[in-house]
Amino acid sequence: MAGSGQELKGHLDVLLLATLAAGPRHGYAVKEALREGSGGRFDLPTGTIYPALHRLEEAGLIAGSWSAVDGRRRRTYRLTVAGERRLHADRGNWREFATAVTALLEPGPWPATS
Amino acid sequence: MAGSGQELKGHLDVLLLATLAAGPRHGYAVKEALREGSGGRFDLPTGTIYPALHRLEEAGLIAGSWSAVDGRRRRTYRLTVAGERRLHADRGNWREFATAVTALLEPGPWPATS
DNA sequence: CGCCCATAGCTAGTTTCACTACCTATGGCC
DNA sequence: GGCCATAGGTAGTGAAACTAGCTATGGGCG
Repeated sequence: MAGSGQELKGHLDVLLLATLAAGPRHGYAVKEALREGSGGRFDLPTGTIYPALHRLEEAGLIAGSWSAVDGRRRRTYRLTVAGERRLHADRGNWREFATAVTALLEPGPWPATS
Repeated sequence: MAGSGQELKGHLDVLLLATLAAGPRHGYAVKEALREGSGGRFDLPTGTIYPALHRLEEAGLIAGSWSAVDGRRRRTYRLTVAGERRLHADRGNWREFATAVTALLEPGPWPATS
């Protein structure tokens, strides 16, 4: 569902980095991996994927290089060392975040109402 | 830590609704409940909390009413029926989302690299 | 008394970021 | 030729959380 909407906000970068952790991919392959790996839940438009990859590249977390396959230009990205560090940190951060939100969503843990 | 940053993006509303599920609270109490309930992880500025509550009220998910305590004006919010429905739906959605992200972050699940 | 802090509410303006909606191009299929 | 899948891209929009301020009360402290 395209409705995956903006809930990804702030968490897209980790997912992209994680996609590349298994080995270099070109942008379109990243998009497909994300879609298949999530059972169709994260079927993001290219207008989301490409700008995000550009951001990550500019931040030095991934590195892209052009290649040509059958007259098709491809930009293949790989994780940099900084990207690996970031991925590691972000994984931990996600676990903390998810644990906190999940705990808060369970009915009852709130301090007294008044 | 203020570093809770923008990772909340898109998930703040559920947390606010969940805070009110335990009973009516005024805005500042919501902020405090969120902070304490998360072990300090979600210590959000009032400039985040109040506009969010206004949004939720405008959306009909919560209802606010003024009262005065010791010359202090307080706006107390409670969940509406629509708000309860939304909270229920959003809880399910969060679980799905969190499961998907967590699965993707584990090394290995990706389809073949090439 | 003057000052700051905690409580309680609010707003204006900025920034970030995913989105919609487009565009270019190749190769295969009908 | 027309269309789809693959592969890359940009411009502009909009939502939402942020920064940085504001008003106000009451209590504690020097």
